Amino acid sequence: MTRILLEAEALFAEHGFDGVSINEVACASGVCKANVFHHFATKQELYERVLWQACENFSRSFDRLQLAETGLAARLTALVEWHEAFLRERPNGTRLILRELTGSPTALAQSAVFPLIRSNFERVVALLAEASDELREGISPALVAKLVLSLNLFGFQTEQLDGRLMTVGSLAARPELRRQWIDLLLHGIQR
Amino acid sequence: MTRILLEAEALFAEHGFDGVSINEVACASGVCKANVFHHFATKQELYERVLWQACENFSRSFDRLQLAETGLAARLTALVEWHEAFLRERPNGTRLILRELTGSPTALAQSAVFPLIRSNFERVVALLAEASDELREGISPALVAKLVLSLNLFGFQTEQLDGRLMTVGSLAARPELRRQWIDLLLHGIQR
DNA sequence: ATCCATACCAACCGATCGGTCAGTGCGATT
DNA sequence: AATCGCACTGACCGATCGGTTGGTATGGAT
Repeated sequence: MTRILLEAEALFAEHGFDGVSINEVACASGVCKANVFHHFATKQELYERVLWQACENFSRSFDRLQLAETGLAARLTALVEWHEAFLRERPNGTRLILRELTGSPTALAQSAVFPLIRSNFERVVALLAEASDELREGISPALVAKLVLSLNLFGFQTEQLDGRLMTVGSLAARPELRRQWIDLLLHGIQR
Repeated sequence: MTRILLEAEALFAEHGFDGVSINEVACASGVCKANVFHHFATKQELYERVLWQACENFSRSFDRLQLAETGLAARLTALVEWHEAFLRERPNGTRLILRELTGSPTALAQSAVFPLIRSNFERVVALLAEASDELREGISPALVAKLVLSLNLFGFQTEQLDGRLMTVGSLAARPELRRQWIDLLLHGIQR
């Protein structure tokens, strides 16, 4: 069953809900189709379980993010580095969530996993809020959290494209690029 | 035929390539299935035509962006406002491109529309490069272009989510939020 | 030894998929 | 008047879809 969930995550991440048949999931997991339906009543149920798992992984990994330093710059850098590492560690779950974001706009906001997403976002905001005295007037921790997560996620999403756009202007490679926008953000938000 | 392309764009944007059947496209366009295959040899060909059109729309709309003011702040603000307006004007094409970004990573980078995307990105970089003397050391126009497009696109993508996350921290509403990060970016990039 | 829940499977169901084909109606060309 | 190209259609094809059914293998509790 764990095997089925694992293979389903990879396949759904790659091809989307409609692009994957239960039979494909079954074959990839080394079982037959009927067996998948024994563990999950419908295709939709399997999909939601996979999605739920992906959200939980974010929360569990965030638990392991401990930071000794308390300054804004250190907090923000550590956050971005952790998030980046998480995205690389769980590319399938990440792409699954990104897929869901692109899907019908209201679907995710009203789905069962939304409270999890909301809770995850709250935790990130709280982490930045502890150094909010270093923020310029009018810059809220929530804004900074949104920008950081957005840039990292969208950067992950367009990674392949960036590789072929590097010759335009002088767009840096990914790790250097990240260092650049962290530096830029810090200049922009500190008082 | 224009009708078919239009309805196909809306349906593909909403449900993705695998989530739409040719029959659905045909019914939405008021013709029969075989007629769709008369105009487009395969489902894939129809999809690529729709995608191509979406990229061209970006270029055509960018043509209409004229800016009298030459300062960096004015350029960047005008660029963001134009891009935002474009996204709202062509939500289906936008979601189609975003979908493609989330799909198999290399597919878009190697597809026929990539040169168009590349050219569009180059034009945005060029627009910012004309005020590059106002940029801080180590900040390239390409970096700024990437950040601006990323934040606007990802903001569009997560618009529905933001609405339900506003109660977290003090995340502002969309227009105000945009003003905030434009201001933040300007603080971060100007010397 | 019996019982029972669970994991698993081959075969099957009606519906729908992408795509084909033979043919119809029609305006422009000759 | 005959012909041609083109938009268009209903009927059809084999394959595959999500899901069901009836049944087997297994292992632990009684």
